Amino acid sequence: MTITQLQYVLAVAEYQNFTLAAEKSFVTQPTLSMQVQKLEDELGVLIFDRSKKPISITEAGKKIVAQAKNIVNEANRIKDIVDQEKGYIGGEYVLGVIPTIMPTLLPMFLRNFIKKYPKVQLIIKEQNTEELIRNIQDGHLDAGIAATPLEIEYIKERPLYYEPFVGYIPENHRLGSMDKISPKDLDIQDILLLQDGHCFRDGIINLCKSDRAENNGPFRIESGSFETLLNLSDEGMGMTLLPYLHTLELGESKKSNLKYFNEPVPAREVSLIYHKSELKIQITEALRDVISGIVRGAIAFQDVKIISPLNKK
Amino acid sequence: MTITQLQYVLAVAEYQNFTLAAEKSFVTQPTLSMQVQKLEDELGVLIFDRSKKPISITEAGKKIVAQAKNIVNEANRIKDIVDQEKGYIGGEYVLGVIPTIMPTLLPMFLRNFIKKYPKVQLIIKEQNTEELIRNIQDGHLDAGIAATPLEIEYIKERPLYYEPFVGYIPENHRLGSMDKISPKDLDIQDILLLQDGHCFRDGIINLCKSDRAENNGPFRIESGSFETLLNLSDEGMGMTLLPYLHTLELGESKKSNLKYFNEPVPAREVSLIYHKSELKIQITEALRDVISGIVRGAIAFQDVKIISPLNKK
DNA sequence: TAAAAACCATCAATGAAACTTATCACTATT
DNA sequence: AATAGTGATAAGTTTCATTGATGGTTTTTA
Repeated sequence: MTITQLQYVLAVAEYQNFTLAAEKSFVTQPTLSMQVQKLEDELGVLIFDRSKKPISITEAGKKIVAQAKNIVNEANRIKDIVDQEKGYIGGEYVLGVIPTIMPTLLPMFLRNFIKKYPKVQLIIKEQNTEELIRNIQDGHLDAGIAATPLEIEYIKERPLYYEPFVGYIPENHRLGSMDKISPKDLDIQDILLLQDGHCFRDGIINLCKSDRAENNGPFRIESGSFETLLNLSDEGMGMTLLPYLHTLELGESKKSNLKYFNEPVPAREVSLIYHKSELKIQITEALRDVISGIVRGAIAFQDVKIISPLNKK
Repeated sequence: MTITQLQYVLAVAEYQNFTLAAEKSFVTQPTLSMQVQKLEDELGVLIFDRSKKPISITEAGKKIVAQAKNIVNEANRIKDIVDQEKGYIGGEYVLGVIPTIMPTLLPMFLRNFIKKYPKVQLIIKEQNTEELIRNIQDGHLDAGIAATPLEIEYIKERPLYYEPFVGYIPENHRLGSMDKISPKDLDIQDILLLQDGHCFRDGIINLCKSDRAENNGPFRIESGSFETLLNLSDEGMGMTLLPYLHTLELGESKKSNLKYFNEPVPAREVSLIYHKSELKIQITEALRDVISGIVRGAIAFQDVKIISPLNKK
């Protein structure tokens, strides 16, 4: 049994296809086939059932694949250990960020990070929380930035900051006359929400849930971007909620419609999440340092009392 | 990096000697040397410092060795997984047993075990608790049987049974007239103990400690076997304590000197201990089943109330 | 239903790499 | 200073991963 064989098995398990797996492993198909066979011979079990297309994984195969992931991860960690020993921080690092954080947070830290750690090639992908989790578990992402707590198996969470919710309320809205608002003022039926799959939506639903039961109002408009929501709101379709960092970029006319919450302010916890095997932990720590530093230095909301609605569905 | 290379590194780390490590790995010394060098080249660090004899492990090397142990263990586990999937229980299994349990427990379960699992080649070694722990952590033992709780890192404990202590008190002893005895009657100064290193000794010292402070009496005789202790006791040198299973094998004349404890009876917890990586867990479970079955069926002390003095020094 | 495409296994050839024997260089011991 | 012990190096051999070509199935397409 070799680590290479295990990697081939993982590739086949992932792509469900020997030819494609071979390509992704940068070898020819016979090479990969033979090595997988050899491992199967050595272990005395079939890992894949090739009798039908697409191929399937046998029961024994599933367990072997799970263990192979362990081994390959642990093996990769050796290079990390050496890098850490040498104080070297570099290499490729793939980071996933959820859409509602991406546009505001990324510009704040990216420049600083690549300046401070020029040897790290940061690759950033926008993904929703579900994709993020799956890809971290698979090892396709080195880390992710998402709203927490998630409390998912194999995933560690390190909070970066707490980002308050801010109300966006047009003048003619029933709450338009208030100076500040509270969660109990909210009615899920007249809040414009991001479409399904955005965890920011779930956070708001939970926030309202604590007061009254959710039900379907007479109409419902959902969008994928805050910009649309704001414009709909201006048209009198209801209020909406924004994460604090998004409010910083609004024009003056829109800013005047912002209504802040009374303390304790509802907020979302934003964390760096990564596989508990802590692969490339030095870079992860470096990233956390940079982001925490930026947030501490540049943002004024760190002193307010917050409440954090659980992020679960 | 290959698993073989990691195994070579582990062998060198263990024997602190390339030549010996090569022998134990069943390859020639140049083979092992070159493979270790190759890994060092690939990682870009020296794992061993060969400039002085005996060779030493570098700082980076220590971490690499620790991680290599992980990887090799996890890799070995793959075969376990397959065996388990096939329902196969077999192969070599090395069990360590502490001296005060060895002579009584072994004959009780050994015959049953090898009959029930003929494909397992059981190798049994008598070792004290400290050796047991070290060897389990190193992977030189698949499991051990010892008095617990130990609560050692990386080691799991599965209690097998609770074995009461029984007093052996010659007729002319100050406690000779009593029908049953209690821990509070004990005086550490007139109890004959096994020599240092036997955990049964530590258990008794702890038992007595709870009542009065330990100090050195006017004389002290320590032996490595209960037989010596019993004979010394007959000579009027003091009383002693035996684990229950040992009392079953005494001759009638000695049996008459046994004094049982009032309930709750002091007892030692005897457990199967093994590495938390659960290598060969099927065999470990099989062993536990057999021993538990034997103990449940054949021994009469399972109903009495017991107290378990902590086993720590 | 027949033809084409997709896909995995097999084969023979090749080149890399793991391994061996023989030997050298260095260290520690006597 | 001599000797035994120990690891590195060199050259040759064997093993084995890899490749390109090909053949047999299964699935998809026409």
